[in-house]
Amino acid sequence: MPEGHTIHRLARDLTKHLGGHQIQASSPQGRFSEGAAQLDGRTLESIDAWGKHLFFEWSGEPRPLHVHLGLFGRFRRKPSPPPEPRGALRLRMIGPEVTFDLSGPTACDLLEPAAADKIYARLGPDPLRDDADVDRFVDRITKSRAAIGTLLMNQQVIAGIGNVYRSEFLFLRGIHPRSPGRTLDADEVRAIWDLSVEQLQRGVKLNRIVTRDPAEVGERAAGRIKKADRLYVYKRRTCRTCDGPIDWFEMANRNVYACPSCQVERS
DNA sequence: CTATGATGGAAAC
DNA sequence: TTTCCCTCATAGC
Repeated sequence: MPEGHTIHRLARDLTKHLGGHQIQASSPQGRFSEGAAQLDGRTLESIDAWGKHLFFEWSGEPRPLHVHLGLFGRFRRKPSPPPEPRGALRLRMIGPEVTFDLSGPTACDLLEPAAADKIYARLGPDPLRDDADVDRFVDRITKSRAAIGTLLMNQQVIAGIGNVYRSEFLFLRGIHPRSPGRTLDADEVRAIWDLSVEQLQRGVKLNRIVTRDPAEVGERAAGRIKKADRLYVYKRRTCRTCDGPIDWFEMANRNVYACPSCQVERS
């Protein structure tokens, strides 16, 4: 679930249902009991999303709640009052109409403002943010000897891209993941950025990753596209363009998928 | 019932 | 570069 689109969509949904309201906070599982006690009864002022990170701001509490879902983290929406907690619930936030339950996050902490600043400082431009510094992205890539497949997974280079979008973007641009960043020219890198803006916005809207050309699959509304039709290469065995076999290999700790004939490797 | 994997990343070597 | 942590749906016995 969680690449950048999921996080920004959550920020939107959480703000809509909990923003401006007094929240009952608790930690049924117990691992965030102290923090939840600090937040209980406070008003949620705003939520900021950057890459895969969420920062919740509260009235009368200078420390933001920092949440990072990691690989397993999930928010589940329930009506208020919610049913008995099931499973490991790190944090339950009960609003007037809607409750959000958080399970499995990598991070769920109240951070001193300085610690929050540190996290912001190490995040690269986020294609879903208006304040994104595109030139910084282009620079980092075109000056690097690291492979583009590794660079796209580096949150300091571009914040919010994960393993699915990485493979899909490189397929769409016809670039082999092993190509060093500096073998790409600035226009090509800008094109990757533009694609990421377009695709992540679409991901927020549909609340899922759908990279295929809408004209190709006849997209009408969210959820209308069958799972098997949403992607070009990720976890696929054959190429939709040339029908050849899709290759996969490990890069930045995860498997990347590519078509060796449609995606040119440069050196 | 147990085993496995998954759209992530930090800490340990 | 490897290890470890987070949770839970699903596959397989």
